[in-house]
Amino acid sequence: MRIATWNVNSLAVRLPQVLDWLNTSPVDVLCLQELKLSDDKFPLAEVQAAGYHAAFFGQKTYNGVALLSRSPVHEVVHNLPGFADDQARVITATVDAPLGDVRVINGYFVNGQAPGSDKFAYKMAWLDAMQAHVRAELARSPRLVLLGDFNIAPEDRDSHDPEGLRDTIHHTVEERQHFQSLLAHGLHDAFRLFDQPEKSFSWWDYREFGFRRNRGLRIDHILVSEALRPMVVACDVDRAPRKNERPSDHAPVIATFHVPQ
DNA sequence: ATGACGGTGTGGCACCGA
Repeated sequence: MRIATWNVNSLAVRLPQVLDWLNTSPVDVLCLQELKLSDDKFPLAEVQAAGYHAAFFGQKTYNGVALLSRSPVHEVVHNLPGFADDQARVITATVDAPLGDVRVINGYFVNGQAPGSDKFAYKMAWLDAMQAHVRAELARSPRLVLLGDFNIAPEDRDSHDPEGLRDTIHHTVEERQHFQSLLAHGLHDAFRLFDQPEKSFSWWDYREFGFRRNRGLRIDHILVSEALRPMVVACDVDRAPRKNERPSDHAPVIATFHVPQ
């Protein structure tokens, strides 16, 4: 079984690439971020024709998340309970996975712009609410995956320039402490369960040939709960879609689970 | 260097992302 996350930076623009990718990489669950479209514009017919169920939570222009699944999706929750937010950033749902029900939290974490800004304060408050959400979900659903665009580079090795970018957005101590707090709930960074090449990233700046020069960040993550950890057999970034004409600035990240007999 | 690049909106550019 495979679960993937991909920030598509406009599903209206990227839908053909998403459908192509699902053809060549038929994952069981695909979580999308930055749809940038309202729910009435969600391409449900195309997604269903590709063989997927879908839960989606969008808005015009910004944000928006969706969960595509080969098997039915239920118990869908929008955004973070108790945290009033006019931005569509989280969708939580249960999927009937081949290895049993799995609770999936798909998040488009706040960018935060710059430390000290209003947007950074919003990022911190949002992260507090996400911590509470994860705690509550984990208490009810031990088999849990938290994935998406975290907008946090957890460690220096997750940045192309950790010295030059020290204490800038994605690299601050506060953001990294939040990432560690998520791990402290008993979640594991699936990517780091395995040996990985140095300078492995999931996002590259559109400008200045960022991808060609591998000037990127690893900010898209798949965290798995303790109960699921023994089943994870691989986690990789698929850089191929970043080579498309008119690509998203993010590449998909895929976690592969072994289903016990 | 507040710029590059790319997406969106109702625009002739500004705002936002990361």
